[in-house]
Amino acid sequence: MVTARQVAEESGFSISTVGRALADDARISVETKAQIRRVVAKLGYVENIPARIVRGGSSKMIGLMLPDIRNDFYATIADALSECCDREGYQVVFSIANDRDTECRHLKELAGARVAGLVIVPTQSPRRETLALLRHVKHVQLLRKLPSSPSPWFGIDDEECLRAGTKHLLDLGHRRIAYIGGPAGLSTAEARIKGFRRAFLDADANAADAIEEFGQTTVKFGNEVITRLLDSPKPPTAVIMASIQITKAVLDSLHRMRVSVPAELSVVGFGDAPGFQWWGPGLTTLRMQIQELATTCGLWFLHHLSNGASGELHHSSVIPAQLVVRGSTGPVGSTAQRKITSMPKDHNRIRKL
Amino acid sequence: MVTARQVAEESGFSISTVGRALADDARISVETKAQIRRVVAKLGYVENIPARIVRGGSSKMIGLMLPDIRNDFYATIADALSECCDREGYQVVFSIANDRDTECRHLKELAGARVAGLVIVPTQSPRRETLALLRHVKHVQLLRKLPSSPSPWFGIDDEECLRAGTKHLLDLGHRRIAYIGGPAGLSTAEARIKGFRRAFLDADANAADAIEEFGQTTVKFGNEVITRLLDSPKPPTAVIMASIQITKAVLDSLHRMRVSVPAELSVVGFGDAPGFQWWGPGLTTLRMQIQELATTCGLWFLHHLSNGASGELHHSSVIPAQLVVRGSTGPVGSTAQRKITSMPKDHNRIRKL
DNA sequence: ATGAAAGCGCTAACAA
DNA sequence: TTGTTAGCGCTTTCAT
Repeated sequence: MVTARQVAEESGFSISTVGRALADDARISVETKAQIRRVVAKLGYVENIPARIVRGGSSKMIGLMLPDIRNDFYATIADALSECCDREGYQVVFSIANDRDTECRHLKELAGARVAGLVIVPTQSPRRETLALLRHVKHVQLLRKLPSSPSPWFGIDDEECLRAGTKHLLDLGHRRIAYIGGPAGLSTAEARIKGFRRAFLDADANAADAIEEFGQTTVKFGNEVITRLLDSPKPPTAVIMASIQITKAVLDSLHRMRVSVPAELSVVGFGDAPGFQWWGPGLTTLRMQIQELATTCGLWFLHHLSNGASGELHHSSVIPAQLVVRGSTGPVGSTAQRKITSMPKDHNRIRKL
Repeated sequence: MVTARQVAEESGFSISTVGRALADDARISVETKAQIRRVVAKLGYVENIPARIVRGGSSKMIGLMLPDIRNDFYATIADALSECCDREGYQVVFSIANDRDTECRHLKELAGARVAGLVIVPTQSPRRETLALLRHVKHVQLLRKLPSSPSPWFGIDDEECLRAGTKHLLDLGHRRIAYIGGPAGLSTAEARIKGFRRAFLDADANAADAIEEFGQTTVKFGNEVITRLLDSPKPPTAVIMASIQITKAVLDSLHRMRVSVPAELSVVGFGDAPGFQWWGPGLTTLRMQIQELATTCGLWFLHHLSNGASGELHHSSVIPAQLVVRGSTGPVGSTAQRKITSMPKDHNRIRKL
């Protein structure tokens, strides 16, 4: 590749003059700049960013660590964050890591590459080394929050979200309600199950009627658990999910098993991925403004990186959610009527939580 | 951040000994290595990759340029490629660029960062500068193919794909078939429309019955065009899409307009995004093995990068597609019967093209 | 088995 | 307005 030295030789100026011209330094005459720029174009010179970083310059690279890019949630985050970064002149280096070892390995690479900052959705219990590295890299946490780490955090109101969704079902008269969510132990899962239980308390409903299922956020687990629940002696009359992936898996299973919704089972989904509105009678679901979350996070973080504004390390920000009521939820035990009214609705009723 | 020099001072060895120990050089005694590694852990030393690159080392970073990460197609690619890279010890730097200016800007950054290689889905007509830069960066093209560039290409059999989908509709007796696809000019769009037309030729059908619509792969365009078509004096009896985004938009519109499928209209979709199987009577669609494509591409490319295997610059590879027949397509003009048989099917019939 | 020193491409302090 | 020079952190001869 062409170096500044070659540009200097070709143009007859010194290396530093070339450097300054490229940095648009005020001390270089307009004419010289033009001349150098011509040579640059001719030779196809491309700046060497690593060399600049070695000298102490900042890298303009933001690491983004996500558990799964095919999940609509995270794809939206990647998209919004990438847009932010682009506007501020940053690049996104991204890493898909769904287990602590991959996470650790990738983080080491990102730190080694001297990224300017890091946006991370941490795994359930990161390795010691990961935690140690994080203390040397400027970062924010997204969605999930490590109890051990005091770094800034941006997330959604998981507890309130599940509480409101569960309340919706309780209000319709359901009691045997099943919660199906990701692995217990994740900060998000903790908050969500808390919201689920809170709704039962608030409604003076018997907590013994509640069913709680935790597992991997995979299609396999979703299929397995919904089949088991429906086959049990006392199947739930309603189900609420606490993960996008699980929601997809459950919708798929219910569709294949031809379960009549909401006649046999009322369903509340998590997230509002494309297609949820046309599933069966339309899926009642918890919609998160994940794009706003990511944008808020990106703007705040990049601003802090650029302006070196330190100060408030304990920043945290929560985005509210909405309950989108479609056809998949109805009053308990009204089979006949439901079968008629469970047609796709033209306009979704949207409620702010 | 801690440097090798600091590790050297702390451990009492020289910088070069530290460097060699970290590289696991055979000449360093086991004991010295252990000692140095202890200091490394204690101080939290992290290798400085930019410094290594400046010295001429390779970067282990692969650039990935995609038009849209929220599109299931591209998310799948990002996922598969990221997995490949991870296994081979590479990182993915990614760029979302849907217009030639963003594309050019990002490519300049990636080249500046001295990425080891680049996987790119190029925009419709990249800028001169982009093309020039590409000649200095090792890369492969994915899906779309620039006529001007002789670089390796990995894609799907677009022509055959659309031909088979259209044939399916022609076989069912449809003649007024509408093709709705992305912007003409893209290599993929060219191939797809060619396949559409070929099917008409092969079936001795009157090409004048065919309707062709090109536009942006946006929800807006999809909504607009399907509404216009159905409102026209002679609406099509079937429609086939040539883009995932447009498929989603059209499905959404048809669902909202309560169009009876396949009684009023037969529908063939493009791609097989989550939710397509439970749309209406189940969507008949063209399924591409995009994951295999990306993996094939990744393995080939990384192998060539690592082993410096040059030779065949003109490599190109094509992945076939499948027609997944579900409930959204049926014989033309059989309204009454269709209304009964258009229930979700339990098992999809899958045909190899 | 280990150390000293050169140099990668760049920027910035110091000269002129 | 432009040139000279030092040095960022690392690897790699060459020397010991």
